[in-house]
Amino acid sequence: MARDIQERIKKLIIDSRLPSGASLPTEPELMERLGVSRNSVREALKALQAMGIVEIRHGFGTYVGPMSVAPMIEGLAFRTVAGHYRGEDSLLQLLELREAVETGLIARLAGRVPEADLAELDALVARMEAEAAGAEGGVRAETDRAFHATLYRGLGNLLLGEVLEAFWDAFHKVRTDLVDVPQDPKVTCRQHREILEAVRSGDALRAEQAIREHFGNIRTRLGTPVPAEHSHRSYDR
Amino acid sequence: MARDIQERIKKLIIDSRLPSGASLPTEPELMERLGVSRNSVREALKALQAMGIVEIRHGFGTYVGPMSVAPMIEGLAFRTVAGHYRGEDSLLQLLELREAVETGLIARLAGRVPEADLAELDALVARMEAEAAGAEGGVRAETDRAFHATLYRGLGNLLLGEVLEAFWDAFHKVRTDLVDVPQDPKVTCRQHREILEAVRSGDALRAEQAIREHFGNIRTRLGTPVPAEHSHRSYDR
DNA sequence: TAGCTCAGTTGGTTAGAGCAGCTGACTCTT
DNA sequence: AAGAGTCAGCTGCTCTAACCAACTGAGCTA
Repeated sequence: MARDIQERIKKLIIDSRLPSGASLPTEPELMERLGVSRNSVREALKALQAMGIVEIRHGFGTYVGPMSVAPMIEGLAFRTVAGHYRGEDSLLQLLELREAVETGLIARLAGRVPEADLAELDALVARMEAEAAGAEGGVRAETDRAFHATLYRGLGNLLLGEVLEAFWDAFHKVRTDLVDVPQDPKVTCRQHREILEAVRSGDALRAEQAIREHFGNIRTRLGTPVPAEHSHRSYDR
Repeated sequence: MARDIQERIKKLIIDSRLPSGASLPTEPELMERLGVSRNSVREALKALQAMGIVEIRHGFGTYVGPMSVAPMIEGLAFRTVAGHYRGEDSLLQLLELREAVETGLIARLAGRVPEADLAELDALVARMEAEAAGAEGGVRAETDRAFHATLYRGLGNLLLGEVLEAFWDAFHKVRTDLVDVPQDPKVTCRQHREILEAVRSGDALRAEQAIREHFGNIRTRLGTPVPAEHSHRSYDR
């Protein structure tokens, strides 16, 4: 029945063609419209909030959510953390997911990135190099995120870009929570520049190779150069 | 504060290394351990349930969820439905997401699918052909789903497979809800067999081409044969 | 006019009561 | 003794009612 309440609220949004940010009925109004108690309404809204479908602002009201794929980050991240602590190589799997998808996409991107984006990417790599040279401990995560986000913007599919960003966020969140990753700023910069130049040149194979090398580098830094089946043994000896 | 309760329950799962299916404390126990009311506990659990982190069984107990990516289907599907009714080409974007990812993955799959999976795929295509020849109205969705799931199993990354299945499910759910898609069973069969044979032969380019054609066919049936930028104009004239 | 205060609206939290589904042990029948 | 039916108990589910906390905006004050 709780499920039913969620469905009815979703139906309300769909049927009323409510856009993101539109205000939903207040809790008392929903109580009356749906014929259930405040408690049930709130539980349904909490679930919808967790799915990013509605947004709740204390003292202000309830609104239609931004319809982003951001909520799936939390689920993915939790799954990965839980798996990691149970001895699975879930972090590596998440990285492989990113690698597989980005490797597949980079080819169709080669030579098709708009000039404006290329300029922005140039600026981002320059910033990376500045950060790498600085004493702040290497390239900031935000810069790396921006590079990947800008790179795939050229695909012209908003959903695709969001999903890729979600994967990046989940990976980054888990990585910083779990493991202390040594960074080699110079290598990171060089690889990003190579990706950019490969894409600019329009050479799909070169771009693919550049992406693969980049991810290979991250994988090495994760400390799992060998398949998971063998990685534990070394600790037993 | 509600957010805090969720975090503490997640922390409990992580710290106790609870595996999927393990039972969580009962609601009264959580009330005491977290020092909050029953209602707050329940709202937190509802949110975690929506994210697939816990599973609640009436009259039985609360358990650690299956850690699958299934919950993101609902969010994706809702987003797509809402976008569709607001006149966006969200369904096409979802299809393109699948196409982009699968096109990228099929290349690395060529020639590397285990013999057992190939046999299973053969059987699935055979079933498709039987369904296409029958009077039941074409290929069953479940058969198509099984084909794609089995195909990418060979990648050896469970997470990746789950994500692809989630995309498939979301697309299928929305498509059946929104539009009446004409099906040409014979073409569908032929394209799946071509994908299979291409992968078996180890010819990466041929496999990629086969996948692209398959998705091109679906896109055509969706009634959006031209890029989104131009698709609206034709209606204005 | 600028700033403050306060009342009203909205969501957040608590409390207590009773309902509903499931399990497992107990009892009655065969 | 074996089986089926029953019931007590746990579990989560829903409701009611009251109060707390955050935000807005109108009205008051300086």
